[in-house]
Amino acid sequence: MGPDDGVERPTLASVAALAQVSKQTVSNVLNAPHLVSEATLDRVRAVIDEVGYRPLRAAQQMRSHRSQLIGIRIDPVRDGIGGIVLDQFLHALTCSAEESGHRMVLFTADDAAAEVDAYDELVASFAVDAFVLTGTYHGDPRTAWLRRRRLPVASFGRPWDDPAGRSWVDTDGAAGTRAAVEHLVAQGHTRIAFLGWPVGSGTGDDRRAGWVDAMSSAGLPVAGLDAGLPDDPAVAQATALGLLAARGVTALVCASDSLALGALGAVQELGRRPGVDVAVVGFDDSPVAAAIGLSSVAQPVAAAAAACIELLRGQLDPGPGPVSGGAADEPVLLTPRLVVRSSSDRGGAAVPTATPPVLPAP
Amino acid sequence: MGPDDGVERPTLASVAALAQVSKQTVSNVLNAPHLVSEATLDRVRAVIDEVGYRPLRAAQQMRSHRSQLIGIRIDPVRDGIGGIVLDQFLHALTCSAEESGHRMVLFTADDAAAEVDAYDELVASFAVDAFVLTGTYHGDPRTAWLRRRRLPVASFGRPWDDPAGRSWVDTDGAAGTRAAVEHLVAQGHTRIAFLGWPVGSGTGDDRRAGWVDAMSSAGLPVAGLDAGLPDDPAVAQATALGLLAARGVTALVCASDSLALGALGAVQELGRRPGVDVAVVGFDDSPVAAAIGLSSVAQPVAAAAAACIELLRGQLDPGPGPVSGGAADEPVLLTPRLVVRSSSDRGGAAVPTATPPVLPAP
DNA sequence: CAGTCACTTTGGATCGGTCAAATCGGGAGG
DNA sequence: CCTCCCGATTTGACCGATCCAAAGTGACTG
Repeated sequence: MGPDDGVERPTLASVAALAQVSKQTVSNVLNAPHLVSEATLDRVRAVIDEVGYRPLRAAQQMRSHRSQLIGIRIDPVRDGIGGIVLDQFLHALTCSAEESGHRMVLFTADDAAAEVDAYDELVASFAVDAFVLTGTYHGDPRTAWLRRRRLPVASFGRPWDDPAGRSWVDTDGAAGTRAAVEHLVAQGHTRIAFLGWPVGSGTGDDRRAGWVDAMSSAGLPVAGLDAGLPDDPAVAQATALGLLAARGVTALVCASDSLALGALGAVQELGRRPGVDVAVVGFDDSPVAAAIGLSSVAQPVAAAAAACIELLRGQLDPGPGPVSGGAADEPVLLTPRLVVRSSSDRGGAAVPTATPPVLPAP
Repeated sequence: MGPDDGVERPTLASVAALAQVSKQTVSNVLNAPHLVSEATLDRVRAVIDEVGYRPLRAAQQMRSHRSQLIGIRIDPVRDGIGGIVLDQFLHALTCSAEESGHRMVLFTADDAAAEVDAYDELVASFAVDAFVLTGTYHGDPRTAWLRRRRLPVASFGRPWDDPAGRSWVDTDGAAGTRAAVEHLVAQGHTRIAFLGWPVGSGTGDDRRAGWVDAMSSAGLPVAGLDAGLPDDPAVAQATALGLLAARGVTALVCASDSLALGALGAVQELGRRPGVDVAVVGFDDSPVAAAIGLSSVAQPVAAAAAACIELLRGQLDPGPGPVSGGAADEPVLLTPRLVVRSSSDRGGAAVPTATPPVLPAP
């Protein structure tokens, strides 16, 4: 019903003409309202609403050299189950970015070198204002390169070997595994093993440290209960089998849901009841965890995304305005939340809650 | 080492000056090389390489009204396991888009109405060139709106109730379930049930049709073997339990991996061996399927993404040039691939292949 | 009544490309 | 010999916003 097809896109000039003011005044209405009197403010705004005027980002970018776009690499290989976290993160980022008038642009790269090339390309054509990094690791060349170029960056994951980097957000993995151990101790477990990744990955070592820490706080031994594996359920199942059968283990804290899935497989293979005889806790709270009733440590993904955007805004905006919340240019370490499900709850069922069968008519 | 900081960004004009030609010629070198003589082509290109010139996207967009950006909505709620398909699709899209010099921009929307608003916003201000739609459904208002605006669109998923729409790519779900049934028949099964969604979703009905089709081709009965459920493992488990216990079912074809996961739970609850006593096949080949040895129908995600981009290019480019592959402006229906794993393989193991345990030193 | 000042509003230049039309030398055709 | 045409290149306007400087209001002062 609206007269909205075929008509020319409204421009600053057309709005100005309709409101009988100059282009600059319309621009001020949008970017510096305090410079405009109430009367004209109202009049111009009315016209803007009526014609549905929206400034053209490209034209703004021409002069301001700001695209309002934030780049993020989307990985070629997702590590299966764990990849879902990045997925949720991506969505949360998009939401947070929209709140400050930004949008996320995707790009790909096969390796770190290619990623740096992509940065170059994106920056040179002024396609993006800033970057969000994920999956930082030891020896990561990306942060250094970006800092040298003085580009606004926020990383989800600590820049492990670049302590100078201050623009990051991460989940306190140690706090997560600590919470898992404390929960298991409260359930009466004393032989609690850790199924993690090989030593050397920042994230993995962080999660392991929480387990070690909580175990010693509880006066429990860790010797021989610590495994470092690739993130593969099959390998995890074999290892868990050994731990359960030969080491008297009754509970497993895992560095990922993939590993936990394997651990659960071992529990079933041995005919023990998950949650009752043997408890398993995963990490990342992937949809699989929810589906099979696996307890898991959930990363506060939305908060992490919001914090990333906040960090970027701090670097993009010029003014040190003491306005918002407070000092926002510091690293952010978020505490994850343990989601307890049947796989580690002696009071609960070992399998998902039974629901009345819905059989088709014969 | 490189002289790459502090220096002014090269522009068309600066390149032109260095190469001793006009701006327009440099522009032609990049956008219409056939108009330029070999000699100057080489000379200008040399300068471009030397100074590392890259055109400013915003400036190009200004006159050409082309942003080289393609918008795609990223869903607020991912339906858990199934969401991974969109995730892979997104990556594949990004790759394909880059090949033709485009980039993917994300946006969010809580519902279809909000999504249409988002289109409006993106088209008006960011001048996104095109959109990719996912998750089309009956009564979907999006395609109609976009067509009214004559915006280039490609949808992954058929526009179920808009037969006029010709710009879509989809997986032949019926072919997928048909393959699953044929595989199960070859394994000697005769009581093959279908665990799907309630009638009314285009995708779900498509997958159901393949099962019905293949069953009747094989001369097998379908009466009482067809269930329509929400996409929830717990519900699926309860229903599967009934089908297995009371209807003599020995194999289940599922419309999703979530449902299949529930079905596997039922198999285990009854103490039957998955793959040997009861076969289960899922749909979408999510990472979970790979992790737990679930047979599943894999969508050709990368091909779908490439086809979407191809469709968009057809709508974006002006010329009907009979160059590439062939008629590319037709809908594309891709045949999925059945990935057989232990959950439906009587010759294989019922659990993931055993690997030598890697126990930590005591 | 002129002079200052704060507050609004305006005009024109400018960002870095692309578009459309004009220019220019050099054969082919009459 | 002149015209016509064609490929190669140049010219100048233009896209739609922002930036800067300057000009137009009143009110308030000395």
